[in-house]
Amino acid sequence: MVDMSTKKSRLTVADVASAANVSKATAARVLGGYGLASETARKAVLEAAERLGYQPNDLARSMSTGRSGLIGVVVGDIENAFFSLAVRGISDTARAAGLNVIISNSSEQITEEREMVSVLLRQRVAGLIVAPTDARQLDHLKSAITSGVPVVTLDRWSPDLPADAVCGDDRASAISVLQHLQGAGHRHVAYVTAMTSRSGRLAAPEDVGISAVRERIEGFLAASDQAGIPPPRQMVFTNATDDAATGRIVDKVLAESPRITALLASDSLVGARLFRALTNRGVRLPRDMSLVSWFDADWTRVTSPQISVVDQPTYLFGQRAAERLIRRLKGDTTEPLRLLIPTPLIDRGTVGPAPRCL
Amino acid sequence: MVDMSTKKSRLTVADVASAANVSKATAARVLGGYGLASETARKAVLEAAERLGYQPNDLARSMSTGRSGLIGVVVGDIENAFFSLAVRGISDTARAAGLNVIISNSSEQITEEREMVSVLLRQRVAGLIVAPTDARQLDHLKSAITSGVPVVTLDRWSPDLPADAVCGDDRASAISVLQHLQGAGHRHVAYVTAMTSRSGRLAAPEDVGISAVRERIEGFLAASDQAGIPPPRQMVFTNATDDAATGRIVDKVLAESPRITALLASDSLVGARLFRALTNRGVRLPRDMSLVSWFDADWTRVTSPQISVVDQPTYLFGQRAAERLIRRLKGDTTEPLRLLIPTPLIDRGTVGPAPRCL
DNA sequence: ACCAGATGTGACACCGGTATCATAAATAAA
DNA sequence: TTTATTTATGATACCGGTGTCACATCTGGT
Repeated sequence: MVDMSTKKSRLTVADVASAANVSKATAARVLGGYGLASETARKAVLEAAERLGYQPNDLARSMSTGRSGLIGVVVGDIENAFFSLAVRGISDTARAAGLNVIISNSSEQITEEREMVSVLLRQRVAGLIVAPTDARQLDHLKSAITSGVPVVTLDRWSPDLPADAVCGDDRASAISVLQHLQGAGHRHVAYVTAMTSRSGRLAAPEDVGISAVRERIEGFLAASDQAGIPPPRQMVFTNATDDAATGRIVDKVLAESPRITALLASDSLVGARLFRALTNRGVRLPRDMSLVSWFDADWTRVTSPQISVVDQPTYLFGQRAAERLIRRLKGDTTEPLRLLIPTPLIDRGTVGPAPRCL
Repeated sequence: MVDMSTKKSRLTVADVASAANVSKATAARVLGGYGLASETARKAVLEAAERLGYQPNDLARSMSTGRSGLIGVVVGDIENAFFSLAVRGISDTARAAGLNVIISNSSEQITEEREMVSVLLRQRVAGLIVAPTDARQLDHLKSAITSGVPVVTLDRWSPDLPADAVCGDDRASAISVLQHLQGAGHRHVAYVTAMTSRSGRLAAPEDVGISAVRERIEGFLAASDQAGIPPPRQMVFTNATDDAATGRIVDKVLAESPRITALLASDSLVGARLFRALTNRGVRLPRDMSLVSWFDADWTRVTSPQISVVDQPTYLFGQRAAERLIRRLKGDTTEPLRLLIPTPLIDRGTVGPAPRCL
């Protein structure tokens, strides 16, 4: 906490009131836009406020009304275009409803997420929009809800949490991606994510805290099952957090047997890293390897070939999430709603026929 | 069924105090971490607070102390990686100092910027970090400063504003870019920006509100002058706000005579649009046209050839800006400082020798 | 044992608004 | 004209913390 400024006491309603020769109550009514006031009083007060340069103190207002015009947002990483676009959707919608937005990063770590939620609750935000980093640790969100602060989860979801959720249809899109790949002859597909884990590999979807990723993996298993392909084991590569680590993953992928013929990138950052690692190693897309990335980032249309993507309209995610939250703030107490937003596959140029296995 | 209608009277220090059998004042001292308290009292209060699940109200705290733990940030567009990276730098630094961050978008429009600044001041933010959209309209920032709220400008700067500034060294980097291009034989270079203007073309740097862009143009003029090249007229193309508009600009550029042989993109979004428009039209980089983009976005290393860029380390911009602001909040009243951060040219693959003019 | 200084504690005013209520003035109804 | 209603206004108690101050209690020095 830091000293706010010089002790220069800002103007208050009382100052305006005395300048306008009315009581504090009357000035407050005029300036706050509530209650009654005669035309003469109104004019006098507004004139005085204008002349003195009065600016209301929203802190004080929030204090006495009990409602704050703030909503809190906790995302994994604003730096990621996925989230910054969603945040833009949230901000635009919130602002239109007269709400301000405080944004925090969890860095996809549960301890930071807890901390940020706690800070936001202390700021008495009216509601929260959170992309929970671990679907198995939601107690902080639950207690927010029980203490009366509505929560909307973004991109992620849990049946345990009585909150609205706005998500992509991850299971369905995963299935359609895998079916599309299977149609092109791919039988061994790996999923690469920046999620961290000890071993660098994951087999069971239960081990995945981010629900969106878990659902995709479940989708793959379902699609494999349907196609009569033995469920792939340890098909998830984790820790693709930078170019170096992603390079090592690509090396492992290329050494795998039976040969992996297609890669799925969990988000556009991972997608870009994979693309760079593959092209650096002389792997040609899509001849030697197919690639599909989640999120239609800007860069996916400057490569040649252009990247095939699962298009997640996250601005819309943000809009919808803010809209749900605003409904709740207006008193809607109906059952929590899970809003599934379609995320269609846009097959540009990086899905080709599977190379023949040896 | 959850009863949402319960009046959510949150816990207060008074509640904790009575549960711990001490006075409100003592409980407040313990919980607020100020003043004196005996070990027994402290333990009783903390135990009671823990048991009841007390959470302090930062609004009330800010109200009575006069200091708020919030800083306001106004950027052109969080969606733009340039700013989202800077915002991350700001957030990380601010958080480490116990400050929270409210982020707003101005959409590079002065009316919105004014509105956002006003909203933030009403929230009684302790300080502001702003990327002012028009160096000629700064009255709202000036009045913030005179009313005691310190301001740091980000990426932009004006001699009229008594505020710290953290900027790239736009003039110098523009000169070095142009000299580099001149060394490769380029004499006719166009600058393309998403800034909007009526005519679509600009000649005079005075017409440019965004100081960073103005300084670059001044740098070009200086570099041209130095090289004995007649100062280019109307070398700035505006309104490159989307792919369609950028395509039209590229058409105009290609029709220009004498032939324009190099393009400069004002930011990475414009850069991506130019790249797409050029490759769509079959223009080969760098054989037919050279391209340099400001900001080293992720996508600049997935194209072939990779894009030559002016590297603006905006995370650092954000960090430095937050650090300056925190110093001010701690009471530093020395002269405003303008911090210039080097933005070196990274010449990857899109600068080639100028094609011979006909 | 006695007083100085340090330590602990509670009562209460304050921050800048909002909201309630009683009263005063203006208007309508009887 | 009198009473009932509406409209306008000011006094004042909040909201949930902080911070001042007076008083009480506990040291310790001589």
